[in-house]
Amino acid sequence: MKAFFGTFVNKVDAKGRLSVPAPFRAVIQGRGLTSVAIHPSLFESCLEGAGFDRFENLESQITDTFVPAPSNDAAELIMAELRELPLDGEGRVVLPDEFIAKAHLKDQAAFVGQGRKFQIWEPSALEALKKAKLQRVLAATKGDA
Amino acid sequence: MKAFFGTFVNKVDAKGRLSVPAPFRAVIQGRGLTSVAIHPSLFESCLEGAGFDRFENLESQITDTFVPAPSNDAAELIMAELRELPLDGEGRVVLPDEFIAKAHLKDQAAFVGQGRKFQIWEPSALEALKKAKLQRVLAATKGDA
DNA sequence: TGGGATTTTATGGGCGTCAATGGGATTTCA
DNA sequence: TGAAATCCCATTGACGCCCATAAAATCCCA
Repeated sequence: MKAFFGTFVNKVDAKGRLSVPAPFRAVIQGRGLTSVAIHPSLFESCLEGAGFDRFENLESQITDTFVPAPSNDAAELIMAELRELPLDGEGRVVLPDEFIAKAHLKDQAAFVGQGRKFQIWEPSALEALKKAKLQRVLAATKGDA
Repeated sequence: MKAFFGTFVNKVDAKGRLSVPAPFRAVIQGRGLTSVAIHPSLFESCLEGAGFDRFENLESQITDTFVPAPSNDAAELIMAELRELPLDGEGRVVLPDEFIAKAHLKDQAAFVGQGRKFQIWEPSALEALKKAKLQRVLAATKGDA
């Protein structure tokens, strides 16, 4: 299964349109899909996306009951905010305003491949996150030595 | 399995193109691949590369969850910066600008074989590293004698 | 074994194609 | 009928693909 990897920064235009990087489109279209499924991250100021197939099992994770079940919380929150965004003829998606707000996007957006999924970040926020992650990795490595 | 070994210095041209040394190409093509997978090192000012097959299990190292996990940090950082660079008809790759910047490359790049993978260094930085390594070896040897 | 011929490598440059982007026209829905 | 969403086309800049050259390594045969 081809994966999402690499980082690509594209522009968000006045209409809220954003080109999905060609390598990511190749993954999506390689599965016969013509849209991407995107939702705001529950924990970070970014969006998360993949082919819609990634979220199909989410439905099955929700216990179908008439009594509220706390174990369903995360899946239910994601389902509630999940959107299927069609790719236009040029490979772009239109980001809903709420998504732009949640990820604090301005005129640029960075697609970050993470294997089965990808994230969309405001570029400067992504830089800060990467610095923090690298610090954690370096600290953990030093601990081993 | 054939390994990467030896050091080869080639030019980075105005287009950011860089010839992959023929012996390294032989390793790659011996596995039926037509591209190299490269990412900046997390620990040093250099790039690391291999056939893409070396990175295929990286995806499975990332726990697929909607909750961030620090244990995924290293794999996520590499996945985010990993690029698959196709070899052109003459056995060259085009280095992205970020890669050139991260490794401080100017007009030359040194391929250094490391067995399963190889590194790409700015030649003078490589010299400094080799000196330092040799010093450590000598110091350790003196301690033994 | 020497030396010329051939092949392989590394490198430079030109050109066509495609990706990314912007703007306008058309449709859709309230 | 107005606002928003969708579609279509134009531009431009990057990238892939092709060929040309030169140097180095290899081969081959007398």
